[in-house]
Amino acid sequence: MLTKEELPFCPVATTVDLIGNKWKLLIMRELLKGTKRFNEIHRLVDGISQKVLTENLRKMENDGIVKREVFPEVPPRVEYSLTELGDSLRPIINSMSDWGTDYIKNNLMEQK
Amino acid sequence: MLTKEELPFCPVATTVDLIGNKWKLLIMRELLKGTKRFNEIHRLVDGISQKVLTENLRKMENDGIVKREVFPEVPPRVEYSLTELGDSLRPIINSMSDWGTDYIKNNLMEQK
DNA sequence: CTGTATCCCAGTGGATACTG
DNA sequence: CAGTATCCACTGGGATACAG
Repeated sequence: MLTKEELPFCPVATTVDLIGNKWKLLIMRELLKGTKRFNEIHRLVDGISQKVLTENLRKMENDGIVKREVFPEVPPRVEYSLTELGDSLRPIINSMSDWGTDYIKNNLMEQK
Repeated sequence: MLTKEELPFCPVATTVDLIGNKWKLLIMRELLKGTKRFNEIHRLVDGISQKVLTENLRKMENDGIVKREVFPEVPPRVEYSLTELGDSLRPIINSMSDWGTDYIKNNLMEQK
Protein backbone atom coordinates (compact mmCIF):
# COMPACT_ATOMS: atom_id res chain seq x y z
CA MET A 1 0.00 0.00 0.00
CA LEU A 2 0.88 3.63 0.16
CA THR A 3 1.71 3.16 -3.49
CA LYS A 4 -0.70 5.73 -4.72
CA GLU A 5 -0.13 9.24 -3.60
CA GLU A 6 -3.87 9.61 -3.50
CA LEU A 7 -3.43 8.93 0.19
CA PRO A 8 -2.42 12.38 1.29
CA PHE A 9 -0.75 11.01 4.39
CA CYS A 10 -3.65 9.86 6.47
CA PRO A 11 -2.13 9.12 9.87
CA VAL A 12 -4.36 6.14 10.58
CA ALA A 13 -3.68 4.58 7.18
CA THR A 14 0.03 5.08 7.69
CA THR A 15 -0.05 3.24 10.98
CA VAL A 16 -2.29 0.54 9.58
CA ASP A 17 0.19 -0.05 6.79
CA LEU A 18 2.93 -0.73 9.31
CA ILE A 19 1.22 -2.81 11.98
CA GLY A 20 -2.38 -3.20 10.90
CA ASN A 21 -2.51 -6.96 10.83
CA LYS A 22 -3.10 -9.68 13.35
CA TRP A 23 0.36 -11.21 13.49
CA LYS A 24 2.37 -8.01 13.74
CA LEU A 25 0.19 -6.79 16.56
CA LEU A 26 0.64 -10.03 18.48
CA ILE A 27 4.39 -10.01 17.87
CA MET A 28 4.49 -6.43 19.10
CA ARG A 29 2.70 -7.51 22.25
CA GLU A 30 5.50 -9.94 23.04
CA LEU A 31 8.42 -7.71 22.10
CA LEU A 32 7.05 -4.89 24.21
CA LYS A 33 7.73 -7.13 27.20
CA GLY A 34 11.38 -7.29 26.24
CA THR A 35 13.96 -8.89 23.97
CA LYS A 36 13.07 -12.37 22.85
CA ARG A 37 14.57 -15.20 20.85
CA PHE A 38 12.97 -16.58 17.73
CA ASN A 39 11.59 -19.70 19.33
CA GLU A 40 10.26 -17.81 22.30
CA ILE A 41 8.11 -15.64 20.06
CA HIS A 42 7.11 -18.70 18.11
CA ARG A 43 5.84 -20.30 21.29
CA LEU A 44 4.20 -17.20 22.70
CA VAL A 45 2.29 -16.08 19.61
CA ASP A 46 -0.33 -18.76 19.48
CA GLY A 47 -0.97 -20.36 16.13
CA ILE A 48 1.71 -18.62 14.10
CA SER A 49 3.83 -20.76 11.81
CA GLN A 50 7.57 -20.49 11.53
CA LYS A 51 7.30 -19.18 8.01
CA VAL A 52 4.82 -16.46 8.81
CA LEU A 53 6.73 -15.43 11.89
CA THR A 54 9.92 -15.06 9.86
CA GLU A 55 8.17 -13.08 7.17
CA ASN A 56 6.60 -10.66 9.59
CA LEU A 57 9.79 -10.18 11.56
CA ARG A 58 11.62 -9.35 8.33
CA LYS A 59 9.00 -6.81 7.33
CA MET A 60 9.10 -5.21 10.74
CA GLU A 61 12.88 -5.13 10.55
CA ASN A 62 12.75 -3.43 7.17
CA ASP A 63 10.27 -0.92 8.52
CA GLY A 64 12.67 -0.10 11.32
CA ILE A 65 10.51 -1.15 14.21
CA VAL A 66 12.35 -4.36 15.08
CA LYS A 67 16.05 -5.00 15.64
CA ARG A 68 17.56 -8.38 14.83
CA GLU A 69 20.76 -9.42 16.54
CA VAL A 70 22.61 -12.60 15.61
CA PHE A 71 24.99 -14.25 18.05
CA PRO A 72 27.60 -16.42 16.36
CA GLU A 73 27.21 -19.37 18.67
CA VAL A 74 26.41 -23.04 18.38
CA PRO A 75 23.55 -23.54 18.51
CA PRO A 76 22.72 -20.22 16.94
CA ARG A 77 21.01 -17.54 18.92
CA VAL A 78 19.04 -14.68 17.43
CA GLU A 79 17.45 -12.02 19.54
CA TYR A 80 14.68 -9.72 18.50
CA SER A 81 13.87 -6.46 20.17
CA LEU A 82 12.04 -3.27 19.41
CA THR A 83 13.84 -0.26 18.06
CA GLU A 84 13.10 3.14 19.48
CA LEU A 85 10.56 3.58 16.73
CA GLY A 86 9.03 0.22 17.55
CA ASP A 87 8.81 1.04 21.21
CA SER A 88 7.04 4.27 20.36
CA LEU A 89 4.11 2.13 19.24
CA ARG A 90 3.60 1.05 22.83
CA PRO A 91 0.64 3.37 23.49
CA ILE A 92 -1.28 1.73 20.66
CA ILE A 93 -0.83 -1.80 21.95
CA ASN A 94 -1.54 -0.58 25.46
CA SER A 95 -4.82 0.98 24.43
CA MET A 96 -5.76 -2.26 22.71
CA SER A 97 -4.86 -4.19 25.81
CA ASP A 98 -6.87 -1.86 28.01
CA TRP A 99 -9.91 -2.08 25.78
CA GLY A 100 -9.64 -5.85 25.52
CA THR A 101 -9.47 -6.16 29.28
CA ASP A 102 -12.65 -4.19 29.73
CA TYR A 103 -14.38 -6.07 26.94
CA ILE A 104 -13.54 -9.42 28.44
CA LYS A 105 -14.69 -8.28 31.84
CA ASN A 106 -18.01 -6.95 30.56
CA ASN A 107 -18.89 -9.30 27.76
CA LEU A 108 -17.13 -12.61 28.13
CA MET A 109 -17.46 -13.13 31.84
CA GLU A 110 -21.20 -12.79 32.29
CA GLN A 111 -21.05 -14.87 35.40
CA LYS A 112 -22.30 -12.17 37.71
CA MET B 1 -10.73 -17.09 15.67
CA LEU B 2 -11.20 -17.35 19.37
CA THR B 3 -12.42 -20.81 18.56
CA LYS B 4 -9.91 -22.58 20.72
CA GLU B 5 -10.05 -21.88 24.36
CA GLU B 6 -6.30 -22.15 24.38
CA LEU B 7 -6.42 -18.37 24.26
CA PRO B 8 -6.92 -17.70 27.93
CA PHE B 9 -8.42 -14.31 27.19
CA CYS B 10 -5.43 -12.31 26.10
CA PRO B 11 -6.73 -8.73 25.90
CA VAL B 12 -4.66 -7.81 22.87
CA ALA B 13 -5.72 -10.92 20.96
CA THR B 14 -9.34 -10.21 21.83
CA THR B 15 -9.11 -6.71 20.41
CA VAL B 16 -7.20 -7.93 17.38
CA ASP B 17 -9.94 -10.42 16.65
CA LEU B 18 -12.50 -7.64 16.53
CA ILE B 19 -10.73 -4.86 14.67
CA GLY B 20 -7.26 -6.15 13.85
CA ASN B 21 -7.41 -5.74 10.11
CA LYS B 22 -6.83 -2.93 7.68
CA TRP B 23 -10.36 -2.35 6.49
CA LYS B 24 -12.11 -2.37 9.83
CA LEU B 25 -9.63 0.11 11.22
CA LEU B 26 -10.16 2.46 8.29
CA ILE B 27 -13.94 2.10 8.53
CA MET B 28 -13.69 2.87 12.24
CA ARG B 29 -11.72 5.99 11.41
CA GLU B 30 -14.61 7.28 9.34
CA LEU B 31 -17.44 6.28 11.66
CA LEU B 32 -15.70 7.91 14.59
CA LYS B 33 -16.32 11.19 12.80
CA GLY B 34 -20.03 10.51 12.82
CA THR B 35 -22.89 8.65 11.19
CA LYS B 36 -22.35 7.93 7.52
CA ARG B 37 -24.20 6.41 4.60
CA PHE B 38 -22.96 3.39 2.72
CA ASN B 39 -21.70 5.29 -0.27
CA GLU B 40 -19.99 7.89 1.86
CA ILE B 41 -17.89 5.25 3.54
CA HIS B 42 -17.25 3.64 0.19
CA ARG B 43 -15.88 6.92 -1.10
CA LEU B 44 -13.89 7.79 1.99
CA VAL B 45 -12.17 4.48 2.56
CA ASP B 46 -9.77 4.52 -0.32
CA GLY B 47 -9.53 1.36 -2.37
CA ILE B 48 -12.23 -0.68 -0.69
CA SER B 49 -14.68 -2.54 -2.90
CA GLN B 50 -18.40 -2.62 -2.36
CA LYS B 51 -18.29 -6.29 -1.51
CA VAL B 52 -15.55 -6.00 1.08
CA LEU B 53 -17.14 -2.96 2.64
CA THR B 54 -20.43 -4.79 3.02
CA GLU B 55 -18.74 -7.84 4.51
CA ASN B 56 -16.81 -5.86 7.06
CA LEU B 57 -19.81 -3.75 8.04
CA ARG B 58 -21.81 -6.95 8.62
CA LYS B 59 -19.10 -8.42 10.80
CA MET B 60 -18.82 -5.25 12.80
CA GLU B 61 -22.58 -5.18 13.16
CA ASN B 62 -22.60 -8.76 14.43
CA ASP B 63 -19.84 -7.91 16.87
CA GLY B 64 -21.94 -5.09 18.21
CA ILE B 65 -19.65 -2.23 17.34
CA VAL B 66 -21.64 -0.83 14.43
CA LYS B 67 -25.33 0.04 14.19
CA ARG B 68 -27.15 -0.22 10.86
CA GLU B 69 -30.27 1.80 10.30
CA VAL B 70 -32.41 1.40 7.21
CA PHE B 71 -34.74 4.17 6.08
CA PRO B 72 -37.62 2.91 3.93
CA GLU B 73 -37.28 5.52 1.26
CA VAL B 74 -36.76 5.62 -2.47
CA PRO B 75 -33.95 5.62 -3.20
CA PRO B 76 -32.99 3.61 -0.15
CA ARG B 77 -30.93 5.17 2.58
CA VAL B 78 -28.87 3.23 5.06
CA GLU B 79 -26.92 4.89 7.82
CA TYR B 80 -24.09 3.39 9.74
CA SER B 81 -22.92 4.57 13.12
CA LEU B 82 -20.92 3.28 16.02
CA THR B 83 -22.61 1.69 18.98
CA GLU B 84 -21.50 2.62 22.45
CA LEU B 85 -19.15 -0.33 22.33
CA GLY B 86 -17.80 0.81 18.98
CA ASP B 87 -17.24 4.30 20.22
CA SER B 88 -15.32 2.94 23.16
CA LEU B 89 -12.65 1.88 20.68
CA ARG B 90 -11.93 5.55 20.01
CA PRO B 91 -8.77 5.69 22.14
CA ILE B 92 -7.21 2.96 20.01
CA ILE B 93 -7.81 4.74 16.72
CA ASN B 94 -6.73 7.99 18.30
CA SER B 95 -3.42 6.53 19.44
CA MET B 96 -2.86 5.18 15.95
CA SER B 97 -3.67 8.56 14.49
CA ASP B 98 -1.30 10.29 16.90
CA TRP B 99 1.52 7.88 16.16
CA GLY B 100 0.97 8.15 12.43
CA THR B 101 1.07 11.91 12.59
CA ASP B 102 4.43 11.87 14.35
CA TYR B 103 5.78 9.23 12.01
CA ILE B 104 4.83 11.22 8.94
CA LYS B 105 6.33 14.34 10.40
CA ASN B 106 9.62 12.68 11.29
CA ASN B 107 10.10 10.15 8.53
CA LEU B 108 8.15 11.09 5.46
CA MET B 109 8.74 14.81 5.40
CA GLU B 110 12.52 14.94 5.54
CA GLN B 111 12.51 18.27 3.80
CA LYS B 112 14.06 20.22 6.62
C1' DC C 1 -28.79 3.94 -3.45
C1' DT C 2 -27.63 -0.25 -1.27
C1' DG C 3 -27.01 -4.05 -1.67
C1' DT C 4 -26.57 -9.64 -3.26
C1' DA C 5 -24.57 -13.18 -6.37
C1' DT C 6 -20.83 -15.12 -9.19
C1' DC C 7 -16.57 -15.90 -10.96
C1' DC C 8 -11.83 -15.96 -10.41
C1' DC C 9 -7.19 -14.75 -9.43
C1' DA C 10 -3.24 -13.51 -6.23
C1' DG C 11 -1.54 -13.68 -2.14
C1' DT C 12 -1.62 -15.43 2.74
C1' DG C 13 -0.46 -18.77 5.41
C1' DG C 14 -0.20 -23.94 6.91
C1' DA C 15 2.51 -28.35 6.61
C1' DT C 16 6.56 -30.52 5.77
C1' DA C 17 11.31 -31.34 4.69
C1' DC C 18 15.89 -29.82 4.66
C1' DT C 19 20.31 -26.85 6.16
C1' DG C 20 24.10 -24.29 8.57
C1' DC D 1 18.27 -23.13 17.17
C1' DA D 2 16.90 -20.46 13.44
C1' DG D 3 15.95 -20.41 9.63
C1' DT D 4 15.08 -21.48 3.98
C1' DA D 5 12.56 -23.98 0.40
C1' DT D 6 8.47 -26.20 -1.48
C1' DC D 7 4.04 -27.44 -2.21
C1' DC D 8 -0.69 -26.50 -1.63
C1' DA D 9 -5.20 -25.16 0.26
C1' DC D 10 -7.87 -21.52 1.46
C1' DT D 11 -9.65 -17.13 1.39
C1' DG D 12 -9.48 -12.14 0.84
C1' DG D 13 -10.69 -9.29 -2.35
C1' DG D 14 -11.40 -7.41 -7.37
C1' DA D 15 -14.60 -7.26 -11.38
C1' DT D 16 -18.92 -7.66 -13.04
C1' DA D 17 -23.79 -8.37 -13.36
C1' DC D 18 -28.11 -8.12 -11.39
C1' DA D 19 -32.02 -6.78 -7.83
C1' DG D 20 -35.14 -4.34 -4.46
